[in-house]
Amino acid sequence: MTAAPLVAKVLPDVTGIDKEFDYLVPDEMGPLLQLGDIVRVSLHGRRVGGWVLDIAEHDGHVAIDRLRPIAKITGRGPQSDVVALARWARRRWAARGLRPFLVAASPLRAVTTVPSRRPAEPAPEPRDPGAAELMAGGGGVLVVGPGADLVPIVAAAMMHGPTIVVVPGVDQSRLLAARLRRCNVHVSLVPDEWAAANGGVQVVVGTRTAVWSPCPELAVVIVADEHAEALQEERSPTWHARDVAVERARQAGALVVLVSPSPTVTALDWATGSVRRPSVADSRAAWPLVDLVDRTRDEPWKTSMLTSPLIAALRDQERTVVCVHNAKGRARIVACRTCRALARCERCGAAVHVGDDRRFSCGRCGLDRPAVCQQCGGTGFANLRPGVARLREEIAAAASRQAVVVTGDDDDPPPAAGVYVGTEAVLHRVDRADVVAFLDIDAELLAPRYRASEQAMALLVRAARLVGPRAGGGRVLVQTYLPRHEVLRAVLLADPGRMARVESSRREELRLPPYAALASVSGVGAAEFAAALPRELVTVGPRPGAAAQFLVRAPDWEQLGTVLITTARPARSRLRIEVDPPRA
DNA sequence: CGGACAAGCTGA
DNA sequence: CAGCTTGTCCGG
Repeated sequence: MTAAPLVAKVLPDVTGIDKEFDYLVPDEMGPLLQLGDIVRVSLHGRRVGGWVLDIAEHDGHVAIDRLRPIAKITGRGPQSDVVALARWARRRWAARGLRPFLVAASPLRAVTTVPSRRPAEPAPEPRDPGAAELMAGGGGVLVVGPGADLVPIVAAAMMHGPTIVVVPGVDQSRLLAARLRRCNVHVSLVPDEWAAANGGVQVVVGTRTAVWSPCPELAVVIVADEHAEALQEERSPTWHARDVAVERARQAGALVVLVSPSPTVTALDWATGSVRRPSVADSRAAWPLVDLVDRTRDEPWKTSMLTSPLIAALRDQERTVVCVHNAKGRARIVACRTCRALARCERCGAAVHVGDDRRFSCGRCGLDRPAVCQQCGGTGFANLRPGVARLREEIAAAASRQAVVVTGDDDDPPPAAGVYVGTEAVLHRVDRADVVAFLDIDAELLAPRYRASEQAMALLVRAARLVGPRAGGGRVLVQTYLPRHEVLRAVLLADPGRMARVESSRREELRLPPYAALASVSGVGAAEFAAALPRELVTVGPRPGAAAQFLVRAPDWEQLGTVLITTARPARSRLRIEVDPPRA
């Protein structure tokens, strides 16, 4: 008797198609084809790639003579555990298909041979005792100093079995992989070494996509710098590696360790008591000294961004100073010197910026025009909110030395200098400094985003890393009109928990994540879509200041995901749905 | 997504 | 009513 022919369910790797199609598995392919494999099939007359999500005997769902054969096995793809995780993530972030998650879970190039597993090497010493204790208790949040070393934490995790380590940056992942390799650990740096990870290694290291990496017998997932924004995908679906890690570990029966000098409210809420913190003394020693410059004591007529403590730091020629100010170009807001009118965009009404070329450009609609007043034709303007290009001149003069501008637009690493002036990108592009000065931290603390406090804290953590602990002379200078703000109190006292407590009760009171589920809906048809959402479950409103963006809130992620996926999209709409919106 | 096909619009 | 655009449906 002959066995029924094998049929594979294939999800095409084509945007806009969220449907699995049946294909015949040719007899000779049968023994080679694996679940999750990346294949090529013909769909509607064209050759497309796709993932094999199921292999079963033909069940007559589609008549056998209508089935086309799989054309080719391209190589290995995500295993069933990760495919199950992708199905969960589709609901969690209200995505229309599995595709974006399966792309993250797939190798960059075809993998046809998978290296076999080698015998495990012993975990290197030392092993972080705090991490070990946390894992013995089932995992949780590990609060560390800003400059803490990950290697002993990974070493403690390896004792439990294969470990995935997610870090926010590519450079960090390379460095960590190299350091572990020097300790003889079998490491796979993904996505480049996806094949080795698929075969089985002791530690998989990578950026946020590493949370989707294969890892046979996964025992621990470590998310390093859990507070970092880079752990969240910026395009929709806006999945977050922390949340994927927690769910993956739950499904796999593995442990999670979320590591950060200042864990998010979301992480602390998840850990519910399973949080390990350093002693007060250790925390103080690990953080730099913080100079709070209270600008409410400034002379009221003072308009310069440079306070005397900052000027004193700049004048110390021995010290490298990094000045942070989140405004590019020469000016973000200017007013006509003749008629005092604010310079605005004639097309959309937003305040215009002045770039290095001294022309006006609109940050909202992109319109570019010469610097001439719309009201009176005047050409002289007062700079009400300077950008880094203008500040560089003022700072170089005050410091009596060269200063270089560093923004995220530059491709090359900045030249060596004694003074750097930049947007927050400077914190990622300079790797050591004696002083980091925030010229206007209030712009971050008061930013109209619900995560503003955590995002400001992330900048301060980054600064703390650049200058090192207080014993080495590290200093962070912060100019503010809000000297009692909980974020600033927290860094001043080297006690990030102070920020978390205030932030947590504020979020609970305002029903913001993690105490509710939030999404933003924008794009063509957003208003019609928002109007169609059930009123009793979801509170909807246009976000102030951001036309055509609607905020959607539900009691939890299940309900939010369900309502966003099941509500019909208006015809011809092009919606952008961001669950846990990073910019709202 | 991209091709097929059907329903609506325009010009003679 | 051919020839074209625009919208909807479907693919194994």
